[in-house]
Amino acid sequence: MLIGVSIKETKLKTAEMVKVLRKREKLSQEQLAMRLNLSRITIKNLEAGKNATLDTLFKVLQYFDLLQSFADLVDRETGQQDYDSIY
Amino acid sequence: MLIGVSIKETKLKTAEMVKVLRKREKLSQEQLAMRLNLSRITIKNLEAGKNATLDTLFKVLQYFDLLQSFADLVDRETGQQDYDSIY
DNA sequence: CGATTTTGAATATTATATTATTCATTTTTA
DNA sequence: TAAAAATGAATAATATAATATTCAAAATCG
Repeated sequence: MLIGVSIKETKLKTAEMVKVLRKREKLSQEQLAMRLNLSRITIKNLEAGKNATLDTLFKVLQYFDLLQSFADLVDRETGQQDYDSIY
Repeated sequence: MLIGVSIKETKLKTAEMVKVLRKREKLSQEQLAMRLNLSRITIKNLEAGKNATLDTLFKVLQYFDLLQSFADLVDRETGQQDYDSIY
């Protein structure tokens, strides 16, 4: 028997990912926020695992080249799969 | 040269996916909303490509057994990869 | 076809995500 | 180690996501 990840866990994982990817590119919360037209507080809350909007999540995914991966995951379910995506 | 998907496109893809998966299980918007402790309006807006919250998205992903896939995508970036996930 | 169910849409209200500002603490770096 | 930069956290204000209600149109079904 295998239990999947919870919503809270997923938010914390997402939070950790943002922090890791941001530090990997040596950006401060302020710098990342500016590039995404968000406030530093929004980035800080996202990295703290707080709830957020799809716009905020997708801006981050797009910046770190993960938006296409998410879109692929979505497409796989609807039968769109155009497969040859590089991202 | 390859341009990735846009944020608006991703929201529309997500919207379409929710509608497809919901109909696949022969659920009305109302029934799905009740199972996720959301209002029908929230489901309707999500299926219309409107902005939403992570909680709403994750509830839907969890219901359709896609939350673990998203978590895996996230883990891959942070170096957590415990790989053997079934979902 | 007629009846029922489902869906889209509008309004108004509530809950909360986003923001600006400020300050204390921590981390970085010179 | 001292100075500077970055972060966490609190408050208050604004924007907007979520909700309840209602109604018309569309889809589904007997």
